Amino acid sequence: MDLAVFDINHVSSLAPAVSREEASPSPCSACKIRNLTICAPLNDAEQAQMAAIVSHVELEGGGPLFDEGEPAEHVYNVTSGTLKIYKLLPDGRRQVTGFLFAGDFLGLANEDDYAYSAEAVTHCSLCRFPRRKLEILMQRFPKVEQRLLSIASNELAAAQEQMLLLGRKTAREKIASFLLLLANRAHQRGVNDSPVSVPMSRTDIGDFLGLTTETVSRTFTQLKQNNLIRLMPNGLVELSAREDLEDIAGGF
Amino acid sequence: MDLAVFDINHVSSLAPAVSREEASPSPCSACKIRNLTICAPLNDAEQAQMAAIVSHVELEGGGPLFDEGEPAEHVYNVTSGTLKIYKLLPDGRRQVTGFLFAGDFLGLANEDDYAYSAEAVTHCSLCRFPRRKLEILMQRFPKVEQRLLSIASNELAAAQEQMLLLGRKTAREKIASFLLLLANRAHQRGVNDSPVSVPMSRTDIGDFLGLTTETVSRTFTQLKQNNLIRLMPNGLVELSAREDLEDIAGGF
DNA sequence: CGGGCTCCTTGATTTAGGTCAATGCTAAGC
DNA sequence: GCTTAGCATTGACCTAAATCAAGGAGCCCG
Repeated sequence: MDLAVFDINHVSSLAPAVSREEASPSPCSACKIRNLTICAPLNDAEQAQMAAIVSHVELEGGGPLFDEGEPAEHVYNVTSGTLKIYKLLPDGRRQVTGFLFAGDFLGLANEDDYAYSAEAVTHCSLCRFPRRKLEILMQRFPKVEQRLLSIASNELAAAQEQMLLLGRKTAREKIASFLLLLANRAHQRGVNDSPVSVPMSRTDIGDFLGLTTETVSRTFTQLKQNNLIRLMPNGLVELSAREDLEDIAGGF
Repeated sequence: MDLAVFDINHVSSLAPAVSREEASPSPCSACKIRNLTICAPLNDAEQAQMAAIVSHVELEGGGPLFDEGEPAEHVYNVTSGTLKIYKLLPDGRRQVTGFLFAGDFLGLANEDDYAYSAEAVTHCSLCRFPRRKLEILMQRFPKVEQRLLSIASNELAAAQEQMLLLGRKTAREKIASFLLLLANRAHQRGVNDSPVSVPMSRTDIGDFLGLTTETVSRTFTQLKQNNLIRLMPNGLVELSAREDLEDIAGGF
């Protein structure tokens, strides 16, 4: 299991994330996932003002975006790829508190510092907003603030669902819930959900579900043997019996 | 363990929560915990407009406030007492996702229905706002919306901390974290935190921490025998060695 | 094309916490 | 003051998942 100090080394040993200011003819107007982001409620003119403060970030798989405890100077919208956010205990035990996909927002922090670390799972692109500037824009566009509140409410509900999973579900129930979660999220953003793409490692899944790698692997095997799922190459998983999985997951 | 169906019976077998519209000279101006609530950022005139839509609710210990899945027509501010919010699995397994104290806000729901049930632990008083009317007021007072976003951000950070606890901490670490959490919350609202008041049952604590009643009880006994805490009458617990508890809790 | 990665799977064994079962303790009601 | 009813505690035992330990499968790189 990684220690916090290794993560810090990891950060410093990698090149900084690529970043450049956007050119003037806003590429946001061509943004395919705009309706999923915080920009959704804005008209073209308003959107141009957002574009003026945005910059673009690319991360390779495994690349760190920020670490828990760092000053929270930016917020982000994921435009493509998968990220994980996680917290560490002093001895290195890890809890992944979420996976993020295209359209997802991250960096919300009431305090001055990030409450969690964020790292790319696959190659990722993100829109980056300086927090200060976004706050000023939000005063001009209350719609964005409303949107953010709505996003936060959704995340809060998701967090409570995850607490139920972590505190009260068995390994089998956790894995079934996880696969359905991925499928639902894929469906939401109009991506193929059968087979569903599972880009993260067994270790990441375990750290998300409060299990070990071994238990995740065994449980996948068990579901496969029950003909509930089919494990395919490239991290694709076919949910062969979604109804049954939903029963196992316990209403999720 | 209670079944969902019993909870429903429970609701219908009890008298409805007491409720009355406030008299005109707003009692809010005398509200001792106003600086903790969503009313905090308002001046007297603005506050009077809030008072116009508020009503007051009292619950006895054990009394239900609302159930998961009910239409979310109101939001609440706790003015005194302790509540718990929880989610249930179809077979009755329960996860308490939070305890609420004076100043805390509840009822935030992006969807139309509550995502969790809420029930009084001790005798409680709450301010109740019709969601629709509050939304209209929020458009007039963006400060309230900002306050709500700030509250939601805090809750999100707390939820992630709780996921870390549920997914990765041992029973001993969970109990230590829980006691420190209660002490910190008590301190925040200016209440005695040594000894700290622990008004909820062992079962509620277990359902919050992902443990059984027996394990909670055994772990309390163990901490007591290590002279880290002292169990006193009336649900009071003295944290005799806070530093050591903090070490055990793992940075919380 | 072979060696060294990393990640995944599988097996054997251990253990923390769950389950089952009494027994105590306090408070309320009669 | 006795009885009942809910907690809380404690003990004995069990089990789901963790830990420890090999292998296997794909992949990059020399």
